[in-house]
Amino acid sequence: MDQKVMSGMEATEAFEETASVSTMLRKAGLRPTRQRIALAELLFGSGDRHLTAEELHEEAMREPVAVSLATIYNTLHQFTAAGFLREVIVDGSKTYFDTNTSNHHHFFVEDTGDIIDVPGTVPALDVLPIAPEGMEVTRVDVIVRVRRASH
Amino acid sequence: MDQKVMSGMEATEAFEETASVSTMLRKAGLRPTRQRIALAELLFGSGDRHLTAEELHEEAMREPVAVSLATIYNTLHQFTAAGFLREVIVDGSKTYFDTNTSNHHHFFVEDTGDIIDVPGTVPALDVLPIAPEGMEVTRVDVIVRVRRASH
DNA sequence: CTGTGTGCAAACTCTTTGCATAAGT
DNA sequence: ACTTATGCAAAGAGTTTGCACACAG
Repeated sequence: MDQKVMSGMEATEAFEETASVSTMLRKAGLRPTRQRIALAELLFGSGDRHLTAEELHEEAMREPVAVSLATIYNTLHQFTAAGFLREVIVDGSKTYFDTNTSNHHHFFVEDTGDIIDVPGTVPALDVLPIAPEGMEVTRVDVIVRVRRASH
Repeated sequence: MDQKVMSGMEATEAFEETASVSTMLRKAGLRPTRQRIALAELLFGSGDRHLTAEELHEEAMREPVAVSLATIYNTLHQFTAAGFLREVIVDGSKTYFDTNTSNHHHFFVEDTGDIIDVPGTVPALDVLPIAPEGMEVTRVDVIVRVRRASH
């Protein structure tokens, strides 16, 4: 986005996008600060995304409104608590955040570290065994690890 | 296990256990060192286990043959490469190793960090979608996150 | 103004690595 | 002897934290 004042249609669109993001943040009890608005636009501005904190940080640094890594982490966790994001654990080292919070599962490409949504709803959930006595299921994560076919 | 010399039946059992562990290690191309034998006995001496490096290290420190943390990590990875262990990723921070390498899935108790095997073979695998073009599935991990029932 | 949010740097956890010493065959 | 394994301490990656300053309402 341009740092200069925009005119006409563009300005209106940008205003409306920012306005809706602000509303979303307020509903979650989060002050719509410059940083949070910028991050929300990066995260939710285009389709489903799977990002690490570092990746989001790199994107944010290219924006007019720079955001520190500490704020990236704060924001990712606040957005997760607010239900805007879902944490995906596929790799022992880094944590991925998924902008698609609906019930779905993941391909994890081992060579590249990419995460891809498994399309459609997986019926596996219904088939799974009941939790141990006195326990309730909070979530089921299915990770399909894939690699480039060898032949 | 006692540090003193054992007699009769016990000594024979211990010898045989060590002997079979040594054989197992040799077959995997690993020299049966004191440390690897001690760790193998801790890991495989009693039923299915789910351990982190730290947990195994604590157990190993109580043994007559102490093992450094670096060796714990080396050994866990070598055992995994040899097919004696399977890595389980349920938590972003630490890595668990499972002595049950057969095709099964896991409950993860969020409150305590415990891992429990899901009994039986889960049919979810057959239902899962095909990998993206040019990709082949290496493994499917299913983690059923549970917590103490709230009511 | 008042309280929440942000940024920096330091701290922390888990894991890996380099290299000298020890142990297995 | 010859080679591989071990242990230590240092380094590394990712993430969290404490506190002064900045900003939103």
